[in-house]
Amino acid sequence: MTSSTRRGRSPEGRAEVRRELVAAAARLFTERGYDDTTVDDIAAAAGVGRRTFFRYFRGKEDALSPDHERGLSRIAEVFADAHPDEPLLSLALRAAETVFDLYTVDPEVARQRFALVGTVPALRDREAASVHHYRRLFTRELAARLTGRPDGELRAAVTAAALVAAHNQALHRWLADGARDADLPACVDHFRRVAPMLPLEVDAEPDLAEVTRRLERAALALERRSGSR
Amino acid sequence: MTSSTRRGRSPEGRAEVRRELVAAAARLFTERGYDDTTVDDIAAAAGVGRRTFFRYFRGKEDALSPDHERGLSRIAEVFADAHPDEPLLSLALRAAETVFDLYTVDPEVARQRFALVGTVPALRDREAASVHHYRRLFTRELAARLTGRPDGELRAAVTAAALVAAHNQALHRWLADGARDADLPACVDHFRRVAPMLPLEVDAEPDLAEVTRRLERAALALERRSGSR
DNA sequence: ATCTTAACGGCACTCCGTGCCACAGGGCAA
DNA sequence: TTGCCCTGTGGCACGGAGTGCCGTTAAGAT
Repeated sequence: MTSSTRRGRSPEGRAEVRRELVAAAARLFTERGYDDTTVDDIAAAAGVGRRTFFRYFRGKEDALSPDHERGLSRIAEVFADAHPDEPLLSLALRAAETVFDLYTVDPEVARQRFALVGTVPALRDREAASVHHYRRLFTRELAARLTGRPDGELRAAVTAAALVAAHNQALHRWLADGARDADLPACVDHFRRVAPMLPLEVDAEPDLAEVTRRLERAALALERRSGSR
Repeated sequence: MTSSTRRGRSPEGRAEVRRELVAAAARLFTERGYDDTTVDDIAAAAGVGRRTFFRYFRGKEDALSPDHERGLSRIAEVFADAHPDEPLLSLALRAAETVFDLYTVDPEVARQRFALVGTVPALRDREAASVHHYRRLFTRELAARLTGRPDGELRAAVTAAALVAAHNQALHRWLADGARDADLPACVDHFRRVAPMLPLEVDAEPDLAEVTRRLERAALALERRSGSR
């Protein structure tokens, strides 16, 4: 069942090799640690040559979270397939929630990755770059739908950043709490609380500042009232 | 003026060596490209040994933006030195604006770095990680000041993300426009437009949703009024 | 059975980053 | 001055990442 069996590719042989590499990488990373695991180790554990590893992944880091590209595609699909009349807030929330699926299909793997990413600096930076790509995609899609609106680009950037931040906060909380399937609804609910904080529905031109000042005064009054009780 | 002059350190010799390394790195990166410049090249251009380079920088990437740590310290200072009664919105804006100083003290260097970061994937990822650190710091400081408030952590995360996003958007726009000193005030003004989008002053307990609905109604009314003119 | 195709393994190479060590040169004390 | 300590330095060697190249080998087509 080693290399000789697999020489030359079989129809689904590539997918199998890939899975074995991912599994070997995850196992070795958690057992020995990321830095103490070489690419040779991973390849050997998967029963392939070192050179082959680099035909499946761009580098050592990619073996841990190989679904990044697919995640970006999924989000792009959500935006592309959306009905043009769907409110932007609804669309944005839906798009962000699709990312949960990618992270929660296999809670055990998610926990493993979470622990690893939290420990190893190199993986932490990679995660940051990955999140950055998601944020960029959201920003682009939102900006395209806010062209011409007042502060369209700024609101797109802010909304995208807020969405991604809220998503990650909810996800990290869920992961740190044990990544139970039963807690997933609460996790998504927590994420949805970001909705009122998004500068999306406030589309009226006149001036945001005036409305905000009014809001501040109201808040101040409410605070005084609640503070005196 | 080469190595023999500098053997053994002089009082400000270390700072001088560091400057020479940074200058050499920036020059070579822009002339030959990042990937075609080796650490040996940089060290040789600065008149030091390869080994010495790694005593001044953690790696090749650090030679381009060596001020990251200092930037984090500056922001931490702003938060630490702030008057406890300063409104959170004011504090957050002040903290974010201090980052501008770091990027705008030398517009020419900033432009150079901007072009490089936009081109080279490795530097792009590094930049993302760097931004991530800023965002984390903001999140932590804001969360500490929002403990106990409704959705405190979430609002801290969202506000931090929004601030950083708005800052970067304004900065990138300024850089892409030519990084003129004269345009700096406009750049900061653009950034400040993020203020009304921050879920910061809505501190009253009752419920965010109710206030938001009110805000929406007000906005709608304003929109109707301005749309009919 | 033969040909074509494509994935594989191995080799060699460059470069990054680090541990180790010998050395140079300034400061200090006798 | 002489000898010693201390610190920054350069050179060397090593391990590991990632890449180009090429011979090999098995699967599928004819």
